[in-house]
Amino acid sequence: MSRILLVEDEEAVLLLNKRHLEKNGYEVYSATTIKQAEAIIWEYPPDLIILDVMLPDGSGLDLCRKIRDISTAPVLFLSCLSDNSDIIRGLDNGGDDYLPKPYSIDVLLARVATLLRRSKNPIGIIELPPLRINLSNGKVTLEKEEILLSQKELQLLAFLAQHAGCEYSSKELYNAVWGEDNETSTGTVKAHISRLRSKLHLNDMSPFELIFTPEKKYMFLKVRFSPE
Amino acid sequence: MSRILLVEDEEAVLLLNKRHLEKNGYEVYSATTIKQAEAIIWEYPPDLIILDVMLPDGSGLDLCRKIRDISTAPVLFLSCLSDNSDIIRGLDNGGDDYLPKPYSIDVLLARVATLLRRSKNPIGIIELPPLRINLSNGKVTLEKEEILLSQKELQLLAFLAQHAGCEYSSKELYNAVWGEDNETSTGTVKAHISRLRSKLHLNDMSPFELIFTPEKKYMFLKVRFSPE
DNA sequence: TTTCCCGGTTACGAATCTGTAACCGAAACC
DNA sequence: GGTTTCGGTTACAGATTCGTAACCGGGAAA
Repeated sequence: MSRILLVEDEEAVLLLNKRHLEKNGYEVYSATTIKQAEAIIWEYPPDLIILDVMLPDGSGLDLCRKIRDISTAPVLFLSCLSDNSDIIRGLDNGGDDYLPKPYSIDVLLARVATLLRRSKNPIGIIELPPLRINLSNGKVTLEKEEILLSQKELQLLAFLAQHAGCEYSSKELYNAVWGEDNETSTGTVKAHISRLRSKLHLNDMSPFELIFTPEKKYMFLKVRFSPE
Repeated sequence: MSRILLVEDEEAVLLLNKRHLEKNGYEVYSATTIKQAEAIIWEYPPDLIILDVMLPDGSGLDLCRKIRDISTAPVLFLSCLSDNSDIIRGLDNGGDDYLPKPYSIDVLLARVATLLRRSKNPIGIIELPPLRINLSNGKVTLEKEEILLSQKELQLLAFLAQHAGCEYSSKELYNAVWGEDNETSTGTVKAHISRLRSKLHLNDMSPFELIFTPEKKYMFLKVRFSPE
């Protein structure tokens, strides 16, 4: 269940939107001023914030910038201003979407769902089917088989998988994963690479490769069958 | 620098958009058919995909669903269809934004920047200022001090921080972090909780608390100064 | 007041992790 | 053809991790 904060000073619009959102299963909090909104954000951190641009005690743009300090929740602007410059200003101030009035309630619901789909996307999941890395609980599965990795192995794989298709030298990998320079680092990297390959069965019929290119760089990539 | 894939069959529109995007520093690849687009996605994984809804060899909606299997890059739809139902269909099929033609090139650029800002947002970062957890490299910092945590400690903290303000019994925590039931689990949990508190200096003047409530549940929360 | 319960802390040992170095073999170089 | 280089693999030992159990102490129950 997602928590949505509605900030809107027009009572009628507020109630209408609240009703529709609640009918779609969201938990809705509402505020009519910036002050109220801030209090609610502290008390009941929302997953999404719908913001009118013009509020009695200031601009929604200012509130949006403040929100960015304490929350990463997406912000959807509603506004009677539909000039291109207003839209751009809203997005540039940290907004994630901008819907000019009048808008269809169904479109609002669709855009809300889209923003939530993105941000709810469980934090720290790297999906490279059939490989799936869950950074939150450290679980890695390959084709439904759970792969037990150590901390360093997981970090190395996470980096490679996040940058699948990119090439890195031993030194670059060491820097990226260990976060420091070290002269004798190549031995460490190659040992870990070897362990990774082994645990991921990266030799036989695996859907992935972790190759060492002629340019002396490592690259993790998904094997593409039948390129044609 | 971000890589953008433009999929559009109208040559003139394609070139115009490509030029504007490149002028803004993006690396732009273009395709005029679904077939071409798929090849480019494999070869040069883009950070963002701009998709015309109508293409000569199929619907952009179909391509979008396919993209979701192999990429998490955000998709922005462009379309001459501006019916609400078309917008909703685009978003429901995995799109992240929908811009009906005719559109202002500046608005397109602003929406592109917004989508990239979100998706480039480093994966697996939990921010609870001044606590910051980077799940990708396992680094935890508190007020600029780096805290070295073991794998289990990190997973436990990640879970608690992601659900800050929520209460969990020992058993629930064990289930969430260890992922299994176990009768003798409470001892394990309390040892880890103790280690966490110690490493995070969670006793003195810390901005956080990891309390054990009268209802026999654990709760991690940010201490809020001067609620008024 | 005594007892019991339960979370917090600490210590310990088995298991695991991880950096290093030795060894191998293939490719490049001389 | 010999030598060098360098990644891949393996073994090893010191360091770390982590579940368990012992012990402590405060609050509830008797």
